Amino acid sequence: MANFVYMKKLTIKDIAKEFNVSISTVSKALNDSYEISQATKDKIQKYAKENNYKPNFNALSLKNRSTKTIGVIMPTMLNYFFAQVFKGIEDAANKNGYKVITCISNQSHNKEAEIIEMLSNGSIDGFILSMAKETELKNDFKHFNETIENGTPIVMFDRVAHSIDCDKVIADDYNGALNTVEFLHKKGHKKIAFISTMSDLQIGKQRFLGYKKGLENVGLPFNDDLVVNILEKDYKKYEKK
Amino acid sequence: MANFVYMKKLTIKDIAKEFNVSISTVSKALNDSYEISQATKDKIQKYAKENNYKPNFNALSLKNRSTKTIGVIMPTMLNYFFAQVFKGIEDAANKNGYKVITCISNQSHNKEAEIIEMLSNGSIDGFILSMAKETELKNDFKHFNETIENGTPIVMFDRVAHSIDCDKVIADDYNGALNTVEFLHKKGHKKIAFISTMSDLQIGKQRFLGYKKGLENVGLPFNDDLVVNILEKDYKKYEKK
DNA sequence: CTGAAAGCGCTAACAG
DNA sequence: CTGTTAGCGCTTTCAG
Repeated sequence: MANFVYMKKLTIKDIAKEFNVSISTVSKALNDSYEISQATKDKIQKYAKENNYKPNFNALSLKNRSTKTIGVIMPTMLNYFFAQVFKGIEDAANKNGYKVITCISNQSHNKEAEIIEMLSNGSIDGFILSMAKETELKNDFKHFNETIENGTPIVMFDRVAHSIDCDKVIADDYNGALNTVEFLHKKGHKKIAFISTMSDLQIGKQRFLGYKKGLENVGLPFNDDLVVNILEKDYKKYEKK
Repeated sequence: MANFVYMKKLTIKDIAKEFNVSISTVSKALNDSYEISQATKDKIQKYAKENNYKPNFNALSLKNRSTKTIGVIMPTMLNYFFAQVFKGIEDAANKNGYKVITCISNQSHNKEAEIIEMLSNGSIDGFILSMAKETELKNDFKHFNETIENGTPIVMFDRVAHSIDCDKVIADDYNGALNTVEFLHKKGHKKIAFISTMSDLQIGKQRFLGYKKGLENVGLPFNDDLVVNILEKDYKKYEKK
């Protein structure tokens, strides 16, 4: 194991001592305040840069009552869709000066609630999340409501709880499936199957309905043998490790 | 858009006011100090629980000089290996009371340096990271050294910089490939190919050497036609979006 | 058993 | 142009 000595990071106070000025002068100088002379600003900024000064994140968050970080809760990451969404969130967040704290619910309602609990202490400014499978199946959204009531905003995506009053970003699962069927039919296909790993979730149901409607629209018969639903237990087996 | 009013969270001060005691009494009561009478502790703890009090994360971090959060930098998440590692880290971190701030370098040296810069302000207690491809190719590890010198520990995994003095967790790429060849040969296979998307990285080179040594060990001829290296530019094409 | 005060690092009135 | 002070939420001596 490599060794680590606790190394105190440079603070505004240290800089103040260095130049025999007050800490507020340093603070203002670093923030380029008009109140400070150019000479003072120059030397202080130079010193700060050279010595790798960085304003302490926790002090700022405490003062500003804002952490500039977003809590992201994913049902899983072992799935291309969610990994892509994550990449998108992380990227957009960074571009806007936000960090991202990410947790995986692993489809568990309990874990999801725990995560929310853990982060609802001023660690983050708000949540972006997609519900755990179990949460949707149980229809238990208490933790979401409490969080929102306690002043932490939530944005849901993909697997959303429509009954919760918050912003949501969703795909048009119904028309997506419907259009796909029509597209395949136009390409000349006659036997179009429906395979799903989430027929128990709302998004799965919507896709199935869209699939059926699509068949109907193009005049193809619905055939039960062409519908494959991977069951919950098999799915779980797959999800684990 | 849903609306959000800024809602002040319950603080120790509010509780103190509620019971006409000092904030230090509340603090001690909540921490179950022996200095406080059972009666006082009971009523304060009850009130805190009922009103969903949570100690402010930033105040604690500031006071303790420790954030209980780890910065994780991944080259990509669109890759089963890294997604799995991430899951493992996140899980272990949570179990030990740590949060995880995750950023994606997207194989870019610049982005990697930026991320480190952004998080080296007291946001995290240390890093767990796997180098960006570009970083390894450039052999430019300044940012790692600076970070460690400034007192933020780094643990590297998989794609590590051996010259950096820090803890590392790596796979035995050389023997992994070697054993695989021997295993396949034992199974009766004669034409064993080597396909790699990272022949330019150390781990890729080690695997290749192991592959060759394995062939030698079992007495199979090395055949250049059985070696496929997906080139950097093709790889990049694949990595993007 | 309870409270006052200092301090973590920083900002922002307000004085001078 | 620079400094003093209070305060963000919390813990921790030190007094009482």
